[in-house]
Amino acid sequence: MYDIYVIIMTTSEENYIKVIYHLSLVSPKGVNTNAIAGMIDTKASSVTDMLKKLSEKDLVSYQKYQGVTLTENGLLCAKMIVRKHRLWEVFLVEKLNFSWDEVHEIAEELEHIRSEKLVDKLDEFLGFPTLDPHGDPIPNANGEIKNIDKLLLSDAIFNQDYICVGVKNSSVEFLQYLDKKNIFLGVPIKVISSEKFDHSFTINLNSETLSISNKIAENLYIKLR
Amino acid sequence: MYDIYVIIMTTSEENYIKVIYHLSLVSPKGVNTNAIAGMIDTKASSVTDMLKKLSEKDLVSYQKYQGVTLTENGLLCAKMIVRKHRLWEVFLVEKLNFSWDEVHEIAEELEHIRSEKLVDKLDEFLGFPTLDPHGDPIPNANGEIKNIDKLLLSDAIFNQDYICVGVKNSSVEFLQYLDKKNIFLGVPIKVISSEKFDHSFTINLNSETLSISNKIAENLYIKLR
DNA sequence: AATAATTTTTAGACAAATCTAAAAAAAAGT
DNA sequence: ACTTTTTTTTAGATTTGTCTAAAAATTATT
Repeated sequence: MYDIYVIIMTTSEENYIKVIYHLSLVSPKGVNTNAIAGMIDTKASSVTDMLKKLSEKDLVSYQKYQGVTLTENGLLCAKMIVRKHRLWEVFLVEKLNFSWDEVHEIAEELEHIRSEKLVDKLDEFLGFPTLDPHGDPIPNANGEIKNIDKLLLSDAIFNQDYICVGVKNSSVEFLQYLDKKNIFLGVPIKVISSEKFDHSFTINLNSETLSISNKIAENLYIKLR
Repeated sequence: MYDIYVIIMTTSEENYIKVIYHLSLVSPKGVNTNAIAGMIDTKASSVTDMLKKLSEKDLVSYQKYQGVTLTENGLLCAKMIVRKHRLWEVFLVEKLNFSWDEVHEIAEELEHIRSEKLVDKLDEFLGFPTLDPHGDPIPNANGEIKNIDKLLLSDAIFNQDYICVGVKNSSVEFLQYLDKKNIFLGVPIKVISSEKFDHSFTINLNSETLSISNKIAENLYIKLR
């Protein structure tokens, strides 16, 4: 029932597949070698080497100089890695009481643990969560993802009632900034106004008024309440 | 507070240190190259190479042809790996409902996850267990191990009241045999007799009579009730 | 104690994943 | 359309952990 048709991948291969997946959400027509190198902290030449290898394993379709896309196999692998990453993040926050800025790094390691049965049992143990601690959707065992309607705070309509539902950037620095400002998932937000000069915003957070920079606004997801 | 003085080790180095630890419990005066090779499923020449590397990192003391022992550093590292392995096994059995024959292989991967904070939080989440699902002791955060008084069933005194407290061998085959015969940790055992010819034993298990081979008896730990 | 057998080490090679530096292709600018 | 710049690929080297085969050291046997 388990672990029969699993393609054996190295940790390094999995990291490439995962990064290509995330980048192809933004550039679905093909991901650049340099973009991958930037995300993995490696050189473009190393990326080229790995793309050839992944292509031979039918995980990506790759033509020299033309960028890369995931194959059906590659896409499923990517989703399984993302699934594991996000389920472990839920575990770390919900069960072990880690804060949301501490879990990404640990999940980067846990996502490579191979047992499919482990993932599914973890999923069950956590009550089949659909969102991770940063508001990102968790693929189910078939790789299906339930996307919720969300928009960036920078695209909000003034004086509408929203709630915060996610972060686009999960860096420790950003998450700790949000903690400091008392911004967390589920908090009610209303955008009052924006500055023409620097595109900063004045918002109501739980009825308290707060000023946030454009960069913050472009990394916070909200949805209508 | 965390992860400051941690020696960075590769997964491969950790596996060697762990194996040397387990072997030195049996041969404390020095572990043979071949014995290590046998446990890791590698060649003696590879072991020699790794021993030099571990020696340079002051994790083992190694002199050509003389076998190897763990240094103080190496011993602590080994205990931390064993601690992680056994805590994850408890997690898998207690929280995710794995059976005791399924957890070793998965824990072999989980034991290499690097965060010290994760281990300590996991320990707390599990209620600071002292024994793993096979009855083996779990080192605490300082590496201290509480050994319980136990003996092999093959060394039992006839007609004494014992309970089963552990297994010497954690292979899937052995554990599944025990399941089949309804032998589990905590079950009451009384040894009735043994055969001169093959050193097999007749035992009372929860008042049912059962015959077990010498090999089984030499891999089951019991203690006085 | 000398020889045989076993164990361990050395020497040299290889695969995976990376790097640097140079070449080739594509994209951008004039 | 032709340069220039940027991106990508190739070629060759490096590191880690492994291997095989041969040499050296140790242990066992007669």
